[in-house]
Amino acid sequence: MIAISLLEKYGAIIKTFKNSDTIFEEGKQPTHYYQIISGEIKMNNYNDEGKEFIQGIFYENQCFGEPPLFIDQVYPANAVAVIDSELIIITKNKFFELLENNAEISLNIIKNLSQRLYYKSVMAAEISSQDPEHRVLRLIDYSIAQLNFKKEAAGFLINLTRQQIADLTGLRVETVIRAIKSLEKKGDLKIINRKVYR
Amino acid sequence: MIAISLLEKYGAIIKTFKNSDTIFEEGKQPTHYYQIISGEIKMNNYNDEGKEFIQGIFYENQCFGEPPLFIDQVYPANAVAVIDSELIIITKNKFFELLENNAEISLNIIKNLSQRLYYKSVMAAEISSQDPEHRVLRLIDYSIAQLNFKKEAAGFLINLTRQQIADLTGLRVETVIRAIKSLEKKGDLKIINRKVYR
DNA sequence: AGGATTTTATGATTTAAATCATGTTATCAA
DNA sequence: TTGATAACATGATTTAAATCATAAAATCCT
Repeated sequence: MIAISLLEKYGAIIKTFKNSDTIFEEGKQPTHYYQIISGEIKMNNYNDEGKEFIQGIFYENQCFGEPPLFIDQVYPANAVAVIDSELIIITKNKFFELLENNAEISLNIIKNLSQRLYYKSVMAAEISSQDPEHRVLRLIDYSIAQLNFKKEAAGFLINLTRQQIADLTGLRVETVIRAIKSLEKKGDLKIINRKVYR
Repeated sequence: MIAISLLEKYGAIIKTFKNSDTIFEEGKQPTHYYQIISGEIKMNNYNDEGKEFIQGIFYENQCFGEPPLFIDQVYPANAVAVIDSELIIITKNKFFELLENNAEISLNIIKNLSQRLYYKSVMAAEISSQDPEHRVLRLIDYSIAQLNFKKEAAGFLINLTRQQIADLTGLRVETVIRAIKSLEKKGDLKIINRKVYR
């Protein structure tokens, strides 16, 4: 999202995280700007019963966790590495300095926040008021549009486990499995040795 | 959000909408920036069965509907006046011109989008994975923190109908009524001639 | 002022998804 | 290579919220 060379001018450092390492925790004060060089990061919450909800999954060149930085609030969710990942990070102060000196970056940030707000709006309506099959299909379609899924002969390979789809849509994994089966029967997607294609 | 005098410099005009008038519709291309001078605007969706979901309710001095403007997408929801309202609007082109010439506005927009993204994140986790009472209480608390609810002797007056709370949380109105009753019994809020206080 | 509509309210019934149980297959780590 | 763990799978049962029905109170409208 922000050029690595520019970040480095402002003292950015590169940090590596192993699979399932925590980058920051819900309720903590934000101190840095984070951008992914390589890997995969999820933001999540756990409810009172320990059920996970995934706010979003982020991939290379994407940033995450900035909103609380701008509005001086604590993190609304945790950030956890899904696979081994390399992040470039700079301190809050340096980040704001960078912004002030590079006016054109602001528009990028606005666009990025707008994109994420758009996703949340669409998914909020879906999650709250549609049947499971519809929710799963909409998440899949949205993920294809936004994320870097590979197009193969059978269609786009949906690079999400059923558990992840469950946690992204607020459903239970058994419900997702049954919904995906049913969607396959209807011809809305394909299952080839357990992998989902659309 | 943006000073009215500044908007007027860029050719803003004032438009009035009556209760339940539509400002724009889901799926349509955005053409203007909208800011509320007075009144109350909701953004909503309807699912396949006609059930309403309210994305958010906006009050005076707030803007709404900008994200699609920035990312060149169609509106993800409708905007409808909840009461008679007065809006100040400028065209997309003039709006971007204003932004270019007034760099300090960008940070305001970033903060505003961040705030809304924060709300969506919190509510997404709530809606997807908590019991109705928790969802209702969290919406009420969030609304107190964000909106201009009046503090009275009995507490903050929650200026939302039970139907609106249902549409904001994805619940049914009967469920909200029962949840509010139950929350009152537990002492989490007060009901004084049908009005809810917290 | 009076009729229509919206909001709040409550009880009975249905239903879809969660939960529980259990097993197979695939993937990961030592 | 194997033992452990994660992912996928399926059937049976439970349960909480939706749905249905009905009505009183408040508010809106002309």
